[in-house]
Amino acid sequence: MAKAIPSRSEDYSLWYNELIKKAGLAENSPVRGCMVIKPYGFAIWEKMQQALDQMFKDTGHSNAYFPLFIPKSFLSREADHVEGFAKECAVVTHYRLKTSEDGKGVVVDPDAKLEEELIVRPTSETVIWDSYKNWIQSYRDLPLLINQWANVVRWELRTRLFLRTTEFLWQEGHTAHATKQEAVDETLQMLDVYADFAENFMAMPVIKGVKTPAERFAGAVDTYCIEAIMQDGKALQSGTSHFLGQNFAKAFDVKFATKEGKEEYVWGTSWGVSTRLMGALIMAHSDDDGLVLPPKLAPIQVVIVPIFRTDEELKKISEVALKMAAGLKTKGISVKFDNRDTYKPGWKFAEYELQGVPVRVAIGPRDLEKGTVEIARRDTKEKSFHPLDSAVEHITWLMEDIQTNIYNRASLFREENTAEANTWEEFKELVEKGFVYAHWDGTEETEEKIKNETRATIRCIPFDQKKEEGTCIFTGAPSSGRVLFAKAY
RNA sequence: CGGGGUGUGGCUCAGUCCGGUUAGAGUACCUGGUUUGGGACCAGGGGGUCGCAGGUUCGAAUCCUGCCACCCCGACCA
Repeated sequence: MAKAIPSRSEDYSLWYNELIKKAGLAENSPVRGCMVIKPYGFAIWEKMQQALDQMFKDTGHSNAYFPLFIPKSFLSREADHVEGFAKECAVVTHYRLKTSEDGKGVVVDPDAKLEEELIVRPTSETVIWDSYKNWIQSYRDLPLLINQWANVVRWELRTRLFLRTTEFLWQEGHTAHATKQEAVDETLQMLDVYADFAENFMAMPVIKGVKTPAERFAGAVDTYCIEAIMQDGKALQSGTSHFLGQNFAKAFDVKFATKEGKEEYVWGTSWGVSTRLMGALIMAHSDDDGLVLPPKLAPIQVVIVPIFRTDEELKKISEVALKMAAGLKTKGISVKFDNRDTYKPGWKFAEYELQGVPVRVAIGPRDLEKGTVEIARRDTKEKSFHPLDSAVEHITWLMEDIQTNIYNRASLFREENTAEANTWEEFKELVEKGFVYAHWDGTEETEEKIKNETRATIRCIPFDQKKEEGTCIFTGAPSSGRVLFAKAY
């Protein structure tokens, strides 16, 4: 069989890009850095959205929608925030075009200049906190637990499909609380929601931790994250949750009356995951034959491919296939019966493997005679024959087993590519391969120097940090625990 | 903004150094036939401003000048 995509081991970036294109997930747009998400890619994103949205609602949050445009002045209300985002903002300066002098095409009408420029949101804290000022008067209005599904724009210099695009889709939660403790609890709760989603839906193990000040969100007091390892040993920040303290409340003057009648600033959080999770999903599980999807996020969980020469054969196979499909649907499993006669079975096999469909069922004349079906699982590529009457039961079990298996496989990979470094030489070597736990003296200066020399960064200070006395890998200064280093996307 | 590279049917590219019939291949597409249990085969067919502009020449995808676009490596990445 001709390889549809390059090998992972030869050139990981090339493999990644080709896989996305061949599997029909996305492609580049005419505008540099932007991305067209194709129907199949979007179907996977929708599965993610549905699962996450339910989890947000289960934890008491409501969806709302805030505007795409933010007045320029809003951004500068919080000093750290504007500094963090100023360099990557798209700015709207005019509201009208007119026919050009030479009659060919259109030009910006200089008479239609905006009094105040508008920023295309890089994140929505400012515009949302401006609303919160009016929504919150009393402790009775708290907590305010809002999420929005939206697009944002960040004009990055260098982009990669799904991982870093100029425009991307995400959800951003923004909450306001009466007490610091409640806000901290919310921040950590949402980090747990993300970790739960990554592990139980995406089948991707993650490390929870807190960012160092250098990696902190612009405007936050503390930034928490989940970090996952990709198959090339690099880390991908897969979700973040920020404790904002009273920074935005003060910047946007959001105060409330306490039970005791005192006036106080509210405490805030914000948290988000984006279409970057699509990149994580691809790089966590896929192989040289294409995507490998966890059953819980597969738009098509089972595909049935008939093998036939004549219309009569197809008719007989269809009876069996449709009955099986109905049986699977009653178990809540999504099925596609691909009875197209315009593509051959071998072509379909390769195509569905590329798309990562977890289970493939093939039914041909031989099966009809023997009363069997061929069942192939995507994760291990194992094929086996099963009696027709027990096939649905077996596939139902496979949904669970594949989900578990790819999680275990990813965990094992992370284990094998995680190490502790105790000397600088050891560190430099190990950090080329994967996650490295090492001692750090706690200074931003050292962090920066390590980054400059190795391109590795501190991904987080893990919650389950190994507490032990040691010396900084770079300076030899004393340290009380190991932090997680890796090269990152 | 630095360093490197590439622009030739939808896609991947050869041809450019050393100018010379009507610009090629693979793949994809269309038609017909044989096929159909791992991306089929045979035959025929359609599809090209050779990135753009200018120049040199009897003659330019090829040489010269200028411009544009895209990709990779870095800077950037809350």
